[in-house]
This record gives sequence, structure tokens and C-alpha cells, in this order.
Amino acid sequence: MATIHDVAKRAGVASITVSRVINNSGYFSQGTRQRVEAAIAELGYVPNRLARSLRSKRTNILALVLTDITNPFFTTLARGVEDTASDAGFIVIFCNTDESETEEQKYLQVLLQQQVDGILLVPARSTSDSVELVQKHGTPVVVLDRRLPSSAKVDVVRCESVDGAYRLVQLLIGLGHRQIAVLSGPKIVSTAEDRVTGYRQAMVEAGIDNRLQLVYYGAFTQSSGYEMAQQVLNVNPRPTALFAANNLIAIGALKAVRDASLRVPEDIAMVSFDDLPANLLTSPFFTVAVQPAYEMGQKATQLLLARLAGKAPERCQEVILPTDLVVRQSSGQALN
Amino acid sequence: MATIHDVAKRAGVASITVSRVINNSGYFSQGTRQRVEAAIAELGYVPNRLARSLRSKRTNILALVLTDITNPFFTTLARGVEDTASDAGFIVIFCNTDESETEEQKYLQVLLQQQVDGILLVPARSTSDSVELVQKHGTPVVVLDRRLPSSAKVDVVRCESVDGAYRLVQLLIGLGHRQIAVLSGPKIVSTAEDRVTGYRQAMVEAGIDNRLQLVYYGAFTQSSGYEMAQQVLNVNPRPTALFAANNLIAIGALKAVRDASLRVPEDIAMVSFDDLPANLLTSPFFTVAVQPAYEMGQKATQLLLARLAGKAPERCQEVILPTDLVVRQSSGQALN
DNA sequence: CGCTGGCATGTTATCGATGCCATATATGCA
DNA sequence: TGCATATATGGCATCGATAACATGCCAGCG
Repeated sequence: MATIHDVAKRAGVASITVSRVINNSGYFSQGTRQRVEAAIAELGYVPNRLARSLRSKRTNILALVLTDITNPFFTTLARGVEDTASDAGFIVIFCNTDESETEEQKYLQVLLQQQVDGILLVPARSTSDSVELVQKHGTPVVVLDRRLPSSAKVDVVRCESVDGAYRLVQLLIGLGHRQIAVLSGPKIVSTAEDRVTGYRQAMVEAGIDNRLQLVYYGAFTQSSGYEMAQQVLNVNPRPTALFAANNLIAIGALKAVRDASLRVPEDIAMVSFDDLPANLLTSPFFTVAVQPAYEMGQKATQLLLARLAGKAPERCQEVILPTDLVVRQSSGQALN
Repeated sequence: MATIHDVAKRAGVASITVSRVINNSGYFSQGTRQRVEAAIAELGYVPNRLARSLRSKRTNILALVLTDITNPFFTTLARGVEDTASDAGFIVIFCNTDESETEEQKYLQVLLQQQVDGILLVPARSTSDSVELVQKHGTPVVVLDRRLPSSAKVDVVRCESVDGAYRLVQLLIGLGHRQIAVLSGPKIVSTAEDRVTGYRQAMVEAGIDNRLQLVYYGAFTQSSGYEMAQQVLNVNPRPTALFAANNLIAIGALKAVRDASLRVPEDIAMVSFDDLPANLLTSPFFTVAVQPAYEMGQKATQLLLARLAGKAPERCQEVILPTDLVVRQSSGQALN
């Protein structure tokens, strides 16, 4: 309620001097510092950031717009963003789009209105509409996790989805599996597509008949994983291995497998993209391709901050991080 | 980048008229509306909320400060808050304190600086310091989930923790259990204390020897639940039932029980406060006292919004919601 | 001694939107 | 016809902080 003027009056100085003390900028004597700080304490003064930001054209707020904050992959990524931003004195606002483009646009609109300094975006769709909206407003953006059409001139930080999927499926093939199903996310999402591409590469390379390729597209959710797995388990002959394109799909699929009274890996082998949450009671158990989620958040934020500081190279960057193959029990032993 | 003045110039009107069109307030003709909207579209104009809020002294932002957003109970509560706030045209900022009072104070400071219109707080400690800080600034607060010292003049929305715990333990006693351990949260948190109180009430009422009462205080986390359970399982004779004071403790304890090669409920019965996350692969399985998390968030937000609108009664309100006892398998059958 | 430059503080304008008041025409009703 | 009222629009001040510029003091140095 008290303003900088109230503080100034009480301390017997001009408001700009109070501003200097608060921001530790410019010159002021130790005496003034003390009188100002005393006045601040007495009045319980809290600076008004709206006014500050309006004048300085800086809010020190970043926004992270993503599709599913309950997914441990994104939770970890978010922590990478938060930590990095926080160290640089920025606050982070998190927005959840639930894979909906409409929600995404709504959030972006609000964020631009709030004058956030920069946006980290996991786009719900592989179009550049959202990025363009933000860029038109003059706000820096970095795209995370997913590809955009190459027409979009924007920094991207993502993982080698094709390669990670390729290696997971190669592992299964190496263990003797031939009939492998992939349970993927929405066809329009680049990571879902890329993981199927990696799967196909490995299958083709191993000379496995096209007809043995079982590709399912659904959503990156547990329930979708459950449903896709139910379908797969009814295929005759039943595949000997499942590849889940993300962790939630893996959980749902595992549930479906257990509900069908089948054992993993004895009756059916499973591998998954992304590590699984720790509260499953059965983990660590899954063989997975782990994405460096924390580092992705970190890198993307560093890039964004560099742009804000005008320290990034002019040209757009595309940072692609490798995945880490972690072999555990769910993939099982070699078939005989 | 374009301002309201740019739009005004382009539409050939004064900026205040543009403001009226944007906010649908006051009078303007349909012709002006169209010219203004055209200008807005052409310029890609996005209103600056900082300026707007500075003038109007309203940000239309609420904040929800809680201790652990990864806990499904709080996630659900948060959704209740978000939905209610959103319907009323408010944005919600979420802040995670990790049960740390220091973090809480830091966040509150930032939120006050951002001029949020109101704050929903799950306090990390049972002191009124935080509430007073906020109230001194003139910002309305509603406390959620936990009790504060009665000296605090503040609205509270919480659950009947004592009663829920009492009924859970009573259920176990009714099944024939005598030696029951309670694994609770931090002693300083009112819900942890209240659930132990409910436990004691049930035990005393059943005339169970004091020496059979096993009370553990830890944290409301999975790892703490794991550790407490490990200790409990080493007690001789081993308790026949466990009461976990929240869902995360329950998960950790269940893990410890399984790691000790014991079965639930055959070897040891379990009950818990709060429902468990759906991705456990074993749920629904736990016998629980469910708190109406969504309604709590809803109620608290309604109360806060009423205060903002000056429509709430002068006196502070304390809303206490009942818990719902859901009996499933983990509590087992009656002992013979 | 006068000039330079670090230090300390203040004045004024401004960020972008809107509250308040004023103006002007059209419409309704006694 | 006259006056109240609804409609349509604009001018100016203002929210609270800070950028940009200005002022004054004093030490140091050639």
C-alpha cells in the first residue's frame, strides 16, 4: 500500500534515491541507505513491480508452455528451466495446454499481455502459427522437445527421438524378437512420428517383413497406452515385444498386460521412451531410452536468456541432445 | 509492440475509445468498433496488462502457494482452484514451497510485488507470520488444508483430519487389530498432528493399552514413508496394521512392506489418508479417507473471490469439510 | 588555482492504459 | 418546446516506478 514516495518522504530523500537503494544502482551514501531501509521496514513497503516493469520494459518473467506437466519427463524439464531461470533472477510461469492448440493460443495471448520477457514452448501442433504470433509481438521464443516446419525461424532444443527409438527396437531385435508393436502418440506430434520412424528403420534394417510391423497411434497418456495395448494383445499371433513411445503409454500398457494375466518380460517384452516415475513400486524395472530432460530445460533457458541479453548468435540454433539407453529387466533375455 | 495510441491513430479515434472497445465498456458505435478491431488486427496489437493493472489496481491474478504440487491431493485441489478462478476471469499462479517456510516467505514477497489480487495459502508452518505479512500489505488471503493459531484472523478451508483418522483406525480395530502403527508427517504440521490425535482417540476409546500405540512422525513424502515403515516392521512383535497419514507415506510404506516380502493385507493391513494416484498399477486397492480436494480448492477460491468483491461477511470463516471413508482391499478381512 | 571526475542527490518526463470529467448530438417525454 | 437522459467521443491527470538529464560537492592533480 505504501509507495516509493511514502518511503522517500519518511526517509527525507527523493524517490529516485529510494529506487537506487532498493536496486543497489548508482550512488548513495551509507547513511541514506540506512534511513531508507528503516523507512521501508517501518512502512512495510513492497515495491510495485507493475510500475517498475512498465517503465523498464522488463518483467524478469519467463513462461514455460507445455503439454502435460504431470508427465515426469516434463516435470523434470520444468525443474531444469526453473533452476536456470531462478539463478539468473527470473521467475517462471508454467502453463499446461493438454495438447490443445486452442489452449496454447489462449495462454500465449495472456503471456504476451503480461509482457513476459521470453517464452519456452512445447508446441501442441507442428505448425509455426504459435511461434509466429509470439515473434510478431517481439518476444523471444525457444521451442522445446518437438520439431517445427523448417520455415519457422526459431531456436529449438530437442532430443534424438529417431535414434533413441531405433536403438530400443534394435535391442529387441537383437534379443530375437521379430514381431514388435510400437504404441505411439498423436500422429501430428513430431516426437510420436519420429519414434515410429526409428522403429521402422530398425525393422527394415533387420529385414523384417512389413506385415510384422505393428504401428499404433494414440495419445501420450496412460489411458491411451492401456487401450492400444489391449488391441495389440488381441492380434494373432500376439507380438512378443512392445515399444511404448513414452512413459505414460508404457504405464498404461503395462497395466493392460498385467490385466491380461501376462508377465513382463517372460510373456511379452517391453521397452519405453523416457524414464518412468519412481512411485510405481516396480521401478527401476523398465528398459528405456532416457532423454536428458533436466539438461533440455537448462539448455533451452540458457539459450533464451542469451537472446534476451543480446548475446546469442544471430542465426537460429537447433540443439539436439542424445538419449541414453538404459537396459533393465522389462526387455528380458534373448529368446531361444 | 504497438500501443493503444498506435491503434487509436490508425482507427482515427482517441485511445480512450479503443480502450472502451477492448473492454466492452461505456459507449461506442458499431462503426467505431469495426474500425478499431480492424486496426488491432492489422497491427497485431496486444494490450499491455502492466499498464492496465497499474491504473486499475487490479491484476486479475490469484496465487496458490502450496507445499507439494506433485502430491495428487494438491494437484486435484489446484484444479479446483484453477477452474473456479478461471470461470471468474482470473489467472492462477502456482508456487511450490516444499514445506519450507523460507521458500514460502520468498514466494509471498514476490507475489505481493506482482500485485496479485489474492492469495490461497497452504502454510508450511503453523504460525501466522506469513498470513500477517500478506494482510499487512492489504491483500486478501485464504488458508487451505491446515489450521493456524486462533490468533490469526483469516479465512480457513480444511478437512476433518481428526475424524477421518479416527474412523480409519476404528475400522482397523473393528477388524480385530490391536497393535496399529501410525506413520505421520512433520509434528509441526497441523494435519500430521490431527491425524495422530484421531488415531489416539480411537485407540483410547477401544481401551487399547498405551504401550501398543506406535506413533511415528516424519515427512509427507514417499521416502519418509519407506523409512518409517522399515522401522515399524522391525518392532517386535510386529504391528498387524499400518495407518499412513497421507498418500505418499502410504506408497513408501507399501514399498517397504513389499521389499520385506510381506503381503498386504494378508500379513499386514494398511489404510491411508487421501486417495492414491491412479498410476500405481495396483489401484484402486487402498482403504482410504478421501478428502474432497477439488471442492476444497473450489470453496477456498469462492471465498477469496467473494472477499475481493466485498461480498463476504466481515467475520472470518472457517469451513471444515468431511472426509469420505472408502473401504477397499488393503485393510483386509476381520482377524479371527 | 582551476579543471576533471567520482560521488551524492534531485527534477522532470515517461512507460501504456484508464478514471474522471467534459462535450456534443440524438432521443424521449412532460 | 424544453429539459432530462441515452449515446458517442475526447482531454487530461494519474497509477508507481525509473530513464535521462541536471546539479552540487569535494578530492586530486597538473
